[in-house]
Amino acid sequence: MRQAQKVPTRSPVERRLVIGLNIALTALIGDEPHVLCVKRPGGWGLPFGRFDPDEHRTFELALRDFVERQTSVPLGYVEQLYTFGDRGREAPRASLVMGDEVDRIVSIGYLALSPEAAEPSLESAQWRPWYAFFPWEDRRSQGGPLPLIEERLRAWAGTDSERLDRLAFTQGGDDLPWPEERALDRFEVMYEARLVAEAHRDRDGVEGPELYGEAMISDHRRILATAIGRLRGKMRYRPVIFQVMPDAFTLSDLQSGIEAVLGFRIHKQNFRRGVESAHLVEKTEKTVQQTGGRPAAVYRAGASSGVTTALGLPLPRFKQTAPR
Amino acid sequence: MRQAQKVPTRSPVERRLVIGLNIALTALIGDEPHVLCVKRPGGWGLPFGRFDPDEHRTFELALRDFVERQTSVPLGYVEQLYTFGDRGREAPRASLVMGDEVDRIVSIGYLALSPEAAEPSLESAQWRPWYAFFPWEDRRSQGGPLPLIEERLRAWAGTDSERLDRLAFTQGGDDLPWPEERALDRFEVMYEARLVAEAHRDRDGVEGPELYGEAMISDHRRILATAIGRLRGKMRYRPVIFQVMPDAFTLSDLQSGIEAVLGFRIHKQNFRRGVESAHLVEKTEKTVQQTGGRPAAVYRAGASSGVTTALGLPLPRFKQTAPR
DNA sequence: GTTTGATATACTCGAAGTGAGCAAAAGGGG
DNA sequence: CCCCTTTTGCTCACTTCGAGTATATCAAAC
Repeated sequence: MRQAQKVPTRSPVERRLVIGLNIALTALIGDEPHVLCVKRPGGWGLPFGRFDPDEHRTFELALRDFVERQTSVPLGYVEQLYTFGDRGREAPRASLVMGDEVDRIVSIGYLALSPEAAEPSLESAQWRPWYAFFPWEDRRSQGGPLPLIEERLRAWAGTDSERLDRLAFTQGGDDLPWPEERALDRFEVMYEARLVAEAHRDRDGVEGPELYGEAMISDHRRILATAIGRLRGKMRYRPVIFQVMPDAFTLSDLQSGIEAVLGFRIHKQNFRRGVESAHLVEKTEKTVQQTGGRPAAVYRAGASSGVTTALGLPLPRFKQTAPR
Repeated sequence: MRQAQKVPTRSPVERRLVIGLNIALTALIGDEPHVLCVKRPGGWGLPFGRFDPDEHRTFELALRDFVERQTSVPLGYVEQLYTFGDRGREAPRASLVMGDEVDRIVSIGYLALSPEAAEPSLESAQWRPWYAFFPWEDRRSQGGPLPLIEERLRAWAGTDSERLDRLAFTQGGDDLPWPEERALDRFEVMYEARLVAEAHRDRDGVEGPELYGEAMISDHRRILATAIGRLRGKMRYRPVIFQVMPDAFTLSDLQSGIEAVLGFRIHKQNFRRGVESAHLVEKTEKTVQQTGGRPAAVYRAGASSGVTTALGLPLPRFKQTAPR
């Protein structure tokens, strides 16, 4: 009944809703995660398609359809991220340029993974490294560019306790670890601290003193940040890393792939111990030697059950046999 | 440029896109989590509103607007869950009933939390317990109804390794813990095993031998499952539990609130240790005694930084000082 | 007023997981 | 055969976590 009484009071000019599907298609090239980008008038953007309800039964089918048709890059693993629909922030430029009667665009972001960076058929499409857009997310070479940014963020926060909380949440520090999966939250903070070009583009034209990372059109950088964070987070409880790894790999390959996604280096021996105990890979008889050292055993992703846990506040897990 | 060439090939009859906002508003009543439901022709459903791009700048504003107007229950914490848009599964009945020229409905699900279960102004709105819809998610009283369901699920899986993997992922078992946050995945499994009424409603009218939990209209039960899982998961790394707790509470209150959400009981002494070390609450001077025993100290949520971690595969965390 | 019942609170102990490093193995190149 | 490099195996201290024992503090019963 509720629905019925909610007859929309439309404006005189019909303004249609348009659903856009945006995809952050990720693949590893060497030791660098890349995302498929498309050159647009305003700069780099993610592959984008309009969802046509008459043509497509599901979002995912629509997505696969138009990405494969446009770039001839096949999609493997696909996962929905978030739906962005705010006006005033998402693409205010476009709205203004096209006048007030423009369609309202709602964009649904997706993450997709591919084990290989297939050559796109469109020349405007191109693989670009993640960290060109998010230099602060790559901390593999020690501290990285963080010290400078951290200083600016501290200045932004001042003594505002809410802002300081957000910094602790997004940046870690003290005895808190670096929460690598909170890439979106970090981007939001960068946005509000006006350290990324989008913040100035969306509000006023005044450029800030120093801006970090390449901008993308509309809110595509937020979508990419969401994708990065989701992938990082998911790696901890699902073997998604194998969706971007080739069939055969050494443990060092696997490790550097994971490091590339996580954005920091990890302890080699402990990593191996973890991989062994997780039973997610199988050793083959082959060995290769890509470096100057001892040849490495070649592994492949194995069929197996998944290992799981996840904690934070010291909350226990249900262990079938309840405690007393 | 890409966008321009994608001029939609519309069907002769204009079929509009409609964005519906669905909300799973949760509050604790006693030791039971409840969700605000609305009685509809087809059964219980979640509060639902149509997003009007002319009227609302953001989804969240629209949501707050129509929920507060319709039920006069104020929204506190709000979080987007997922966008459902598949045809054929979501609401095939409605489509059939209304013919082929019906609008295409895309629904965005939201989770909202309230510290109190305010009386709704509409008489068709009502607070209903979570676990009426998901009896298998409540394992506080020992094993609960699981044994029966598990048997059916094993029968459904048979020897199909993919299905067995899904069971391990959703149900735990062996030495794997019960992954309480995967409520949606569990519901999907129940759906495919045809153990919930929606599965039969959506495909054919034949009712199964035994169905579990109350059905909801459309895909609302999936949205609620998503909400439950999200809240459970989020509790581990964010202090969201205080969004459903009153201002003042004892540690026992807090524990039973958490248990109610998690769906299982936890060790009391360890829980306190964890709460202490997390520094998320402050003890007041007051004490109360609601039971027959020793009076309990009254606490309140305190301002503080958040504790964080999260693991799965044995991956380490970035600790500022990189290992070698 | 002492006992009993009940719950809140404090502390202990062992198991398992994790971080960090030492050291041997297995190649290639002088 | 020695040196350099990377892979692989293993140890050890430390922290966290699960589970239990013990004590404190009240109300109500006797």
